[in-house]
Amino acid sequence: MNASDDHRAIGAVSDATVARLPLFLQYLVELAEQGDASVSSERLAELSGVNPATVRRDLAGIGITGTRGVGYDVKYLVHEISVVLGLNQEWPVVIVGVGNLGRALANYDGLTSRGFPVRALVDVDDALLGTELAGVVIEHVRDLPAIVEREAIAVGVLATPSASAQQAADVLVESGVTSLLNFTPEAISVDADVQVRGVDLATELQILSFYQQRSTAARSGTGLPLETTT
Amino acid sequence: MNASDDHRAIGAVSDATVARLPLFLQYLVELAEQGDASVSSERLAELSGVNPATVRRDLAGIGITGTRGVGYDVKYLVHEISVVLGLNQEWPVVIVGVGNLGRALANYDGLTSRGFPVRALVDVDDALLGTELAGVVIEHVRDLPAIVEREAIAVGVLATPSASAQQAADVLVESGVTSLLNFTPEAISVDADVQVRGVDLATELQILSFYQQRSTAARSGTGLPLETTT
DNA sequence: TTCTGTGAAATAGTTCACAGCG
DNA sequence: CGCTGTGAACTATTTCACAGAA
Repeated sequence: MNASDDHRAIGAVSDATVARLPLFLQYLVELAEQGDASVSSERLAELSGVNPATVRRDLAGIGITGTRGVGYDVKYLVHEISVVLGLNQEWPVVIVGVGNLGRALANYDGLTSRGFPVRALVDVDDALLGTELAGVVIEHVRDLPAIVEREAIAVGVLATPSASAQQAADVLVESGVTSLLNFTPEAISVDADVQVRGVDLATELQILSFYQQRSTAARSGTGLPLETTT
Repeated sequence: MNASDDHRAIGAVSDATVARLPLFLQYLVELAEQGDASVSSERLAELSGVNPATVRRDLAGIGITGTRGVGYDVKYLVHEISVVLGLNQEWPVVIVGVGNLGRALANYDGLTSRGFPVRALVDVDDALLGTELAGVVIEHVRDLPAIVEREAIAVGVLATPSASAQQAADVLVESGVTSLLNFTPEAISVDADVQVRGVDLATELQILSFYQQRSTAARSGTGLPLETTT
């Protein structure tokens, strides 16, 4: 194992690699659970649907080294990737907006079990205040600064109506939260030092429909509607 | 590439472009609503956070042409991008699994309003059958083939427990659905002609935590050897 | 003039292919 | 042997920079 887990040259890791690490981690955890001690780049590549050389490059890129003729140590991989992704610590979460989506997220234990415990729920609806959901009492958005400090919140999840998303983001950022996960279709703008990722259902579906349309058209040999007769 | 690539206007659109089109569309709709008749690549680039040349290349790539000295016609852009993405038609959706997440999705009107009407809800829990949710009666998974045909379902949304995801996907594909949106953390495998996209909360959060950790380390100057990649 | 459309350069990412370690 | 680690080739994508249309 590496001598200095917390002082790694992570600045050089490419976006493409970072996007694949959670995928690798998922399979590695499965492999670890079923007792596999080591794994080859080929096996991990097969599971993840990428090229073996890509696996080896990714791992080399985050400073992980395997054993020639054998492969990589599964437990070591799990540990090192976790460290690189920052999963050796907890990132307490606040969910802003306790509508349908907020409730679904609060009840989803994949969050807490993976190191993102939902420590607070806030909403603007007075009727909800004091209600308990998934073991957490719903509080008012206006108390966010105190809540963020009290719970050491690291991540804000935006599950508000779109119209309130930017406002909610502003309050979160002012309260000191520097990572946001935005579930609204609204793009939000924040300072450069705040990390934002959006999960937009409509975007996903639109991309899906593009590829679906294309493969359907290809299969049926139909001419494609790009004749801009309009 | 090579000769067999043939005459396929849409087939030539790059993945990177496809991923940006929904983003452009979102801002273009806003611009249209506030009455802007035309937009420059620079303005659209600024809104979307990309390089103006990228905007122009993307648009040229899907056959859209602007007017030199002026810009692009907003309404025309909205229309053409919609056509390319396949949004000039509806894509009826079935949600498989009516737990917390399934309910949240069923109640989310961003789906229906953007051309992805939720036409069916299925589950394996007999207690739910016949219950109405968001105007749709919950049916049993076993009836999927008939449901898919009856409602001309184009997209299946997987909102089941992870353990059932693959099985649900299989049933959907057998029933004739060729686009899947997977909300479970489970990777699912299907035939090559089926489009799958996954929305995994844990993956998003892990990527977020990587970048958060990195920027925090950079700011506090903890001796992290951030390489200058230029 | 302003802003598109696009060669050409720069950069990023992937994959091949093989030397060499265990 | 088998499998990693990586130079080098290849492919994809971004960005510059500028000619030329409106």
